[in-house]
Amino acid sequence: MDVRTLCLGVLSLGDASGYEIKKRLEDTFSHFYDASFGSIYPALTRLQKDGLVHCETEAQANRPDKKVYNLTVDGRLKLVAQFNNMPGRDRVRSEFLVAMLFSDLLPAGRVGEMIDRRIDEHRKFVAQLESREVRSTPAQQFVAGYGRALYEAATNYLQENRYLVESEALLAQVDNDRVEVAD
Amino acid sequence: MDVRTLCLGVLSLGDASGYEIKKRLEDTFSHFYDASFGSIYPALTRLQKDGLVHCETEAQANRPDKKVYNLTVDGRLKLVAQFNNMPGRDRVRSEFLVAMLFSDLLPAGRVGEMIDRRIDEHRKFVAQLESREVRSTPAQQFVAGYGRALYEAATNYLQENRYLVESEALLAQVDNDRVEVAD
DNA sequence: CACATATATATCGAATTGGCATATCGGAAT
DNA sequence: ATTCCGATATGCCAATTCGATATATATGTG
Repeated sequence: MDVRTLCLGVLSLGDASGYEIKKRLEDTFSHFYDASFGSIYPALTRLQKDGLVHCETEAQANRPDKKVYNLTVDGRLKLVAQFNNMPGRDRVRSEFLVAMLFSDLLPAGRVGEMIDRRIDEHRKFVAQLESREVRSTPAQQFVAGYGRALYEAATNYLQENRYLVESEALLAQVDNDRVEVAD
Repeated sequence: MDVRTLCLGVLSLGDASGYEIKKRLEDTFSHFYDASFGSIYPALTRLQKDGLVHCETEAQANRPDKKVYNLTVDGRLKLVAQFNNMPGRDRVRSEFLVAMLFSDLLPAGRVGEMIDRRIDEHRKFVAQLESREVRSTPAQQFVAGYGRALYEAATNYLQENRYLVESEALLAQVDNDRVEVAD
C-alpha cells in the first residue's frame, strides 16, 4: 500500500490539506501507519494530475496558500478497487526488540531503563486511544481497540518477563564459565 | 536503525554471507525487523570499506563466489556504541488494519475472509516461534515470547471483536436512514 | 526575551524496496 | 519426460519513502 492510496483513504473520511492529512495519520492511524511530508505532498500532486483528487486553494495571510483536497468519483472508485487485493503482511520495525536481543552488550541498568520507558509510553498510548474511542464508528472502535489490546498485552509481557533480559549481564558471566555446553 | 547496524548485529551472532544474513532475519527477526537484498548487499560493501567487517571470498562452482563476512574489532565497538541511544518508536505498517478501518467499503463477506486468514497466519506464526524457543538464550526467548504474546493477544481480539466490522455492511445501511445524527 | 510549538507547503539527498538479471541444481507436479 | 518452482548467491536499478531543511508568522512557555 503506497502513500497515494493512504491519502485517498484519509480523504474519503473528509476533505483535507496535506498538512491535515499528516495530522490525521498521527491521530487515528499512528499505531499502524504513518507517512512523511516528503511523501504526502508529491502523492497529492500526482493524484491531482491523475484526476483522482480535486484541489481548491484557499489564500491565507502570512502563510502558504492552503490547498484543500477532495476525492473525485474516479478517486473513490480507485480507493475501493484497492481493497480487491488481500492485505499484505504487517511490517514491524522495532529498535527496542533489536536492543533486547543484544541486551548482553548493553551497560548494566540500561535494559531496565529501556523497559521502564517503554511501559510508560505504552500506558500513555492506551490512555490516548481510550480518550478517542467514545464518539467513533464501530470500524474505528475496532481498530483503536486492536491497538489497545496489543499495547496492554505488551505491557503485561514486559512486566512478567523482564527478568529474562535484566539478569542477562549476570547470566552471561555464568555462561562464560561453561563454554563446553555451547553449540 | 539502518541496515548497516542490523548487519553488524546479525554478524555478532556468527559469520555470514549477505544471503545468510537475509535468511537469519527471516528466521529470528521476522516479527520485528526485515531488510531486502537491495539494502543488505550495499550495506556490507560499505561496512567493508569502513573497516567494520572483514570479508573472505569462497569460490564456488556454478554459483557466484560466496562472500563470508565477519566483524572486526572496530565493527564490534561500533555495534555496542549504537546502543548508547535509546531505541526509537516502533514503526508498524498494517494494510490489514487500514482495510478494517474502511471495512464499510468492502464487498460483503470479504471482511470475514480477511479476518479468518489473519487468524490462521497468526496461529502458524506462533507455532513457528514455539518450535524455535527450546534451545536459545534468555534474550532470544524474551524476544520470541514477546512476539508470541502479541500474536496471541491479536488472535483473541479478532475473535472477540470481529462483529464490530463484520456487521458494518448492515449498520451502514441503517446509518444511511438517519443522516440527521451525522456530524 | 529566547525558545519551542503550531500552521502550511515544498525540495532534496540518502536510504530502502521490490523486481529483474544471471546461473545451476534438485524435487515436485503435469 | 519435461516443465516449473524454490533454494542458492550476488548485484543493479527505477520507484518510493524518509528525514532534514527552508521559508514565514503567531502564540504560548520558561
